[in-house]
Amino acid sequence: MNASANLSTERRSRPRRRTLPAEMRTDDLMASAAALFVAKGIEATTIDDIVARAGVAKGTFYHYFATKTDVVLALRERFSQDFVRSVSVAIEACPVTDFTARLSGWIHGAVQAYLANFKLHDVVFHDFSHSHRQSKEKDAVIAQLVALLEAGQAAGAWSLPDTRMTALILFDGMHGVVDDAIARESRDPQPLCDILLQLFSRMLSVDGTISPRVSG
Amino acid sequence: MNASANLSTERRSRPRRRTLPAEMRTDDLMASAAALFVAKGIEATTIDDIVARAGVAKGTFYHYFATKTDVVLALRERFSQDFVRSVSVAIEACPVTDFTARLSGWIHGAVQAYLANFKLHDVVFHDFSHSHRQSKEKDAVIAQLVALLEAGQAAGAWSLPDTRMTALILFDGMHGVVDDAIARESRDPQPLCDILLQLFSRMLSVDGTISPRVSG
Amino acid sequence: MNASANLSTERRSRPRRRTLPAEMRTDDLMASAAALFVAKGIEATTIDDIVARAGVAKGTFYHYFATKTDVVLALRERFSQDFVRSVSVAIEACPVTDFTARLSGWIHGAVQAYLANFKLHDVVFHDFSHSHRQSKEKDAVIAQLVALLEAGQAAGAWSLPDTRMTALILFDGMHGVVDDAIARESRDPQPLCDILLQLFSRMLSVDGTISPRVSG
Amino acid sequence: MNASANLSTERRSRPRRRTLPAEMRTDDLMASAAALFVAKGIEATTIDDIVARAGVAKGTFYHYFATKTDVVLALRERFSQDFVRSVSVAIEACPVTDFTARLSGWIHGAVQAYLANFKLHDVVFHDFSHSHRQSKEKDAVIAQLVALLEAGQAAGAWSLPDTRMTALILFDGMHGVVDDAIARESRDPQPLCDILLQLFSRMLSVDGTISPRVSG
DNA sequence: AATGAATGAGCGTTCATTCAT
DNA sequence: CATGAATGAACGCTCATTCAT
Repeated sequence: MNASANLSTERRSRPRRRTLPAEMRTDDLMASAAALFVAKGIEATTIDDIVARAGVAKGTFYHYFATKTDVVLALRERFSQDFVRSVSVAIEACPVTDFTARLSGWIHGAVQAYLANFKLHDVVFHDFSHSHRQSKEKDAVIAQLVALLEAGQAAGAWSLPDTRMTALILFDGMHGVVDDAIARESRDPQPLCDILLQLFSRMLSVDGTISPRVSG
Repeated sequence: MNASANLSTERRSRPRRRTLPAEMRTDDLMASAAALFVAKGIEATTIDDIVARAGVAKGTFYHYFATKTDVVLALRERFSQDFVRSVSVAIEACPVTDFTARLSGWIHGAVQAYLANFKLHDVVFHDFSHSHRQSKEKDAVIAQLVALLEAGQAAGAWSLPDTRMTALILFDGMHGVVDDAIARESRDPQPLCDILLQLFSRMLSVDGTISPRVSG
Repeated sequence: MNASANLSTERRSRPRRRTLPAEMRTDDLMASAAALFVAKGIEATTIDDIVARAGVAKGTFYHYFATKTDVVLALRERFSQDFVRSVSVAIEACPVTDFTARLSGWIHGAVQAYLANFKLHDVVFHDFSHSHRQSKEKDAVIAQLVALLEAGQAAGAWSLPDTRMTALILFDGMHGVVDDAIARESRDPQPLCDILLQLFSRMLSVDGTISPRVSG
Repeated sequence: MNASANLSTERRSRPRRRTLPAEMRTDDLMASAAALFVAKGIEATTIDDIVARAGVAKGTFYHYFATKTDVVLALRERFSQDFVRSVSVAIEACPVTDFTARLSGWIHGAVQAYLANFKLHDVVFHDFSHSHRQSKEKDAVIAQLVALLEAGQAAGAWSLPDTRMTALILFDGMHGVVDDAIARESRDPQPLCDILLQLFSRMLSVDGTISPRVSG
């Protein structure tokens, strides 16, 4: 990039134009982007950074993503899908009729999934744009939780004035608690999950129901 | 060195060098910035925009703020102070011994303060490369709430495994619910407050306590 | 995102995106920069000036040079290389054993090379925050001269207490004299060279040696 | 400079408007400027820096100097006057008729004066503007040296084809040698002076004259 | 598909200088 | 004399995007 072109006429460092399956290229680019976004923030990450890390030329990026924003969106969507899937697995591992267990499953699944990827979550959901409210990604997560709550309510385990609002409180409350734990650098999820389960159980229970005893 | 070709036909909007008390200038600039941040986002707002709206020269901005980031920080701090103050007033309007009332006071105060300024809050707390986790602004808000919870616990009204975590759930839960309401464009705080009070009361109460009846 | 309101009546001076060999672009940009530096000084020359003169876009400049300083450095290095090469040619044109001739060759070569490009030299070596002391460019020039002096000394033609110091006196003395001549606008190198040869010969000679007669 | 004006209505940190003799103010400002120029370079030193260091307000600077350039010029002139005066003292300390001694006096005086202030010299004569050639400051120094050379020539001690050119070689040669010594961090002036005296004596001497023996 | 040279609008920040008080 | 708030032109540099090859 300086005035130093000493390789003059002879071979230029082999541009190696290697065609790859589209999906792989996409994954490579998203992985590069994610790593850099986490490390430096979205704003501070340039397309040059991304392609350099992925080992491709600038133009290649624009073959797969129309704009920089598109990668962020793709990353965001993938994050949500992964999150929902993880949580789903955790819930389904519990007996269909034991709603305390299923709530506990949700809590464990959600806390762990979030704890595992909070850095990417942060950068992809906060650093960018100003519309964290109307996000279809969050909606998927909430919908999943609403389904759980309504099943519990239908089975008579819980009694809720508004399942959506309750779901929002659970989700954002969980977020806040885990964020705080991260900020204090205590990454052990167990105590978090225990207390969350205790408080959430009270909130969901029909009045007078005994709240579960805590393991720790 | 600049009074050269300025003798055009029309009156150039006289530079009007009007010295103002520092605090006033600061307020003007912060108000301009806030309005523009809300309207277009921080990134999209240029210093030129801000000073044009405030009716001063660019240099004047830098007389009061070292960087663009500084205005954001100042706005953020002011927002938190105002928030804490509003909520405090709402709580203190309730009998010292009636903790359900005081909780209700907190909910109403917080929901209203947030609803009144959520646009500025959004832009100033989310738009910007800002790890929402370790913010001293949020800490002030949480501390206030923790104080309320501990008073209630000391008085035997509530029983909590962890007041800080509970405070975080209350605060972030409230946030999530109000955000959702804003997204659905239903701005009436009353139903929100009612349901929040009901759910939160359950969560705080010692087991078996009767939760309050809801007004709406 | 910019092909919006461009459909005006006239042809906009078509952006003419002409890809060129890197070395050519570099040369163009350096030539533009040199001309402008000489004409207005480095400080006063803007990147916009340079690219306008070179007929490329601003970004193109930064494609080849990381900062404005980089062009200055590149120009400086190239100047020194050219200087050393010119002087080398002038010296080698003289008999290997005739050291008075070779000294004269150095003087003529140096004076002419400097006279031919002193404006660029000035601007590139003085205008800029540049400690003229520790420059590797000057070192190359001095090294060349030291080699000449040591050859002469080995051959018994000269007797010197310190070849490096002597070289510095020759080089800086030559500089001062030519600078002065330039300031007085007398550009004829011959009288300068004659007197320099006479004075320098005395300085280099073993005591008692007859100094050469001067041509002019 | 931030949004923190807590000293509100009460006393503002006493602006202490202290009138001083003009010359003193000038000296203070020049001293501040010199220190900062040496430390950070002229370009990088702002008027704000200078007045802050001098403990006065910005406007005060412009009472005493019309522009920033003016301080540089004033500093430059003062440097030259001091230089000429120092060298003059060193020369006059030697017998009027012993021209080798007087030359030695010039060398010692010049080397020491330069060594003592080279940092200020650098910054004030090199970092700025592009006309080191036509400087009346250098002329004063050269004139002094020419006077010495002509006296010596008139007395038959030296034989010179051109006293001005010789003076330039002596002065710039001395500069180059001292610069080099500074770059090598050897600050002992004695060896420098010895060799300079030896080489310069040869150059000045009528052919065949015995050059002085060196002390070290 | 892949490349990477070229584009150019745009922005934050600086700072010498002015002038009302 | 002295102050310091106010000015605003100027500039280096960035980087998402385009497109000829």
